[in-house]
This record gives sequence, C-alpha cells and structure tokens, in this order.
Amino acid sequence: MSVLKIYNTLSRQKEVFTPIQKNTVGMYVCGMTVYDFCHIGHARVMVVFDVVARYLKHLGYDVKYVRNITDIDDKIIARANDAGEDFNQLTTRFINEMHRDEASLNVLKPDLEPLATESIDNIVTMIQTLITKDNAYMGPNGDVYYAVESFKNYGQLSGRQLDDMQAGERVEVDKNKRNPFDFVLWKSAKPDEPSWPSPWGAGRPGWHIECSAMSTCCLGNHFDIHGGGMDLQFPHHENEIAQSESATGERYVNTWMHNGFVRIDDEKMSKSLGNFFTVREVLKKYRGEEIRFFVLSSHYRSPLNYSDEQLNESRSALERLYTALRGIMPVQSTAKSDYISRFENAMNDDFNTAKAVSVLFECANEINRLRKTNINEAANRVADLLSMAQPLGLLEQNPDEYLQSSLGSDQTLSEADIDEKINQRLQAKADKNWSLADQIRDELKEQDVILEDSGSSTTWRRA
RNA sequence: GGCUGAGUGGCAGAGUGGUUAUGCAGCGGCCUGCAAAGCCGUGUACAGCGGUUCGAUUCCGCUCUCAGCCUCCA
Repeated sequence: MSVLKIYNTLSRQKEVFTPIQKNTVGMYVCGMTVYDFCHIGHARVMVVFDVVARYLKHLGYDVKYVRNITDIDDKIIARANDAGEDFNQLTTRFINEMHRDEASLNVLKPDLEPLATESIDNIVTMIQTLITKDNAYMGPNGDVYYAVESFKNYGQLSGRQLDDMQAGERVEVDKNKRNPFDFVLWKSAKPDEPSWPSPWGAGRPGWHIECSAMSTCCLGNHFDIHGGGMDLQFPHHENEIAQSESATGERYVNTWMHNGFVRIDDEKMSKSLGNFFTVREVLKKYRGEEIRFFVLSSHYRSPLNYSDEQLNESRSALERLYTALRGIMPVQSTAKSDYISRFENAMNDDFNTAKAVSVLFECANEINRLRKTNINEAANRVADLLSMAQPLGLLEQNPDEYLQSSLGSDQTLSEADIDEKINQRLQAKADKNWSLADQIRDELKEQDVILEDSGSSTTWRRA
C-alpha cells in the first residue's frame, strides 16, 4: 500500500503528505469572486478540491475544508453600479447561483465558507500588525501597502526574483508605492463606495489580505494545504505568504496545490479573454456528472481542453459505467480487492484521477464478464466500483434512473408511452412480426429511446 | 527579457529504462430473429537531433512548437 504524495508548488516536487496534527487536515482554497456566474474554469477548481477533500476523508483524515468567497472588490463595485443595485444584492445573488452550480456538479459544501465582508475585523488587525512590524506603510494617497522588500523570501513560491520581473509591463507603475510590486492592503474609499471604518480611514480590504486573514483565522497560523488555480500562484499566493508569515512569524502553509487551466482551442479560458462557457450554459446540454467526469478525466495539474467532443466522450464513458452497475446489488466482500488497491495507488500519486478512473473501467469490465458466470463475485465488484467512485463523487445515482433520464427540456416521450410501445413490440415479437417490431424500435430510436432486448424482456435507455 | 509547464496511437488521456494503460471511434468475431448492450480479438504511439546505456518514448543536452505567469483572472 502506497502513501499519499502531493505535488507541492513550493518545492516543485511530489512530497509525502504528513499533516501537522496527526489525523487532521486543514485545507484552504481560494474561492470565487462573486460578480458573475461560474464558468467551467471555476467548476474545475470546485471539483478538483472537492475530490481532494473527499479523498482525504476516504483515507480517514478529519478534514477541515475552508473555501472563501470574495464579496467585495473593484469588479463587484463596478457591476453593482452598472446594474444600479447595492453590491450586497449582487453578491448575494451570485453566491446563490454558485451554490446551485456546485450542487449540480455534486460538489460537497466546504466546512467553512467565510466572506471577506464578514472578516473585516480580522483583516484590520492583521494590517495593524504588519504596520507595527514595518512590513506595511501608508502611501501618500492614504492606501496602505505591503512592502515586498521587507520580506526576504518574497518570490519563493513563484520562483522569481523581484529584480527579474518587469514592473510596468502591462500596468502603469503606481507612484504611491515604494516598490512597484508592493500591493494594497487597505484601499481608501472614494465617495459612494462601500466602506468599513479602520484606523486608516474608511475603506475596504485589498484582495490578498482577506485570504491571509480568513485562512489563519479559520485554520490557525500554520496549516496543511492551500489550493487554487495556477494563476493565483503569483501574485496572490506569493503575497499571502508574505503577509501571513510577516504577521505571525510562523510558517504559513506546508503544501501548495495549484490546478491547471481549462482551455478552449488551446487558449486559457478566462473572463478577460471572453472565451468562457458558464456552468449554467453547459448544464443545458450536459449533465452535471458528465461535466464532473470530464474534469476528472485528466490530471488536475494538466491543461484541460474544453469541447463538445470531450463532453460527449464523458457521456459515453459514464454510460458504460452505469450500464455495468445495472441490475446488480452491491455486496461488500471481506477482502480488499486488487481494484481498490490500484485505485488508491493512483489517487495517492498526487490525486491521479485519470489513472484512478481507468481502474473503474477495468472493474466495470470485470463486472460485465462475471455477471453471467458468477453473480456473487460480480456483486462484490459492483461494491468495489461504487466505493472507488465515492471519493470521486461519481456514480451516486440509480443506474436505471440515470440511463433513462433525459436532460429535461425536449422530453417528448413519457415513461408510460415508452412502456406501451415496448409492450406492443413484445407482442409483435411473440407473433414473430419482425418488421413491426423493428418499426417500433426505429420509431423509439427517432425519439432517442434505445431498446435492449434480453431474453423475454426489454429494457430501455435514452441516448 | 525572467520564470513555469507541456509535446504520446484517428481523437482524448495515463504511464514506464526492456513486458496490456484506460475511454471514445474503427476493424474482425461471439451473442441476437435483426439490433442494442456486453464479451473476445485487433492498431509498426510516444516532436526533432545528439548523448548515456546491452537497451530510451521513459535519463541528459540542444533545437523546434505550444501553453501559462511577470500586480484583472480559478
């Protein structure tokens, strides 16, 4: 039996995972900024870290999973102004929408979901500490900045030196800063902007400080795993390390995990490029489980190319797995099967879900082989398949219901209609009226209902 | 310019110093009234050039190509 290894961005290698406190894991993931619907890139973060949390629990750890919500920032303010509504209304709406998307993707709720706007006290306290320790200063414009040169390890996570970076390449250098890479901790409010009181006047927190404050508040100064998308590596997570370690004087995070991007035509999917699909849009054509399978079909650090073709393949793949489960009740065997071991070996290797999923298919194949010859053993393998699918958050539906479910909107034939057609056809078959039987089958196929004869009975599923 | 990561069979996508990934699609067979599903079988795959090695897709070097980050971003 292998042990869990996780690729740590900080060391750029896989490391044996050892929690700070035996048997418990604290994990923080940077969540959404809630000013719009989630896109498939967000879905990837949600699903990937949901699987990490599920698998850690599967290994027996007591997991505390925290994922924050950024509910105040420039874009939120801009959107709220455009819509002529209070920023709170906007964020509340999109938090609800986000929760709906998560439910569709079978993403379990994190244990804590702190909001930036509810963490202002902690944020202010941390900024005060940073000023006291000379890691932060107030600029001429009244904003409070973190001084990157005050932190000797700045750049350790992203593997870059302050001197090597090209300040001002894309954004004009702010003259209020001592160093171009200094970043804002507290932003003073302009008239009519949402604001909170602070020792530096009314304002709002900068983006990076909220995560430092919320994570240390929820999980302690030093915790096990911190995750997020690749793009957060720099500057967001680099800045979090600087802030947190300066403020607490302790090591901040042991393991940094970053997931790869979703791409479209080999280009990063992002809001700024405008080439994104929302989860909501994709759910009109595909089941949440199909999207989830698609995400898990490649390794979390690899790029993931989005296309209908890919989603169609995920659909076929899930059909195969559910078909294997059909008609056999799981029976847990006493001995741990080889499939489970191989599955865990794959997952222990930095959550290699692509490899892990391949074990599910091999198990499905075994079930199909055994179902005619050894139903008891087949039932054991069904139990294996389900227990492997559990940490992946897959195959939780009833197989028949899954295979007979439609995506709703264009539901033309009811189950009763289908049953009636099947009965007509069974009669035709009994009469050896093959042309009528085939005609009925073809008619149903036109409506995306596929018949499968087995002996004297007929089952059906939707295409 | 600096720093990452990647190039695998028709497609997607794992992995490995010498032996089957897996899924989808294809082809042949079994099953079936015929199908569907399933089962069995089947594919001169590892960007290019050098090097190390008995042997490299797997290690090393170089080249080419692609993607990402360098204060919007999951």
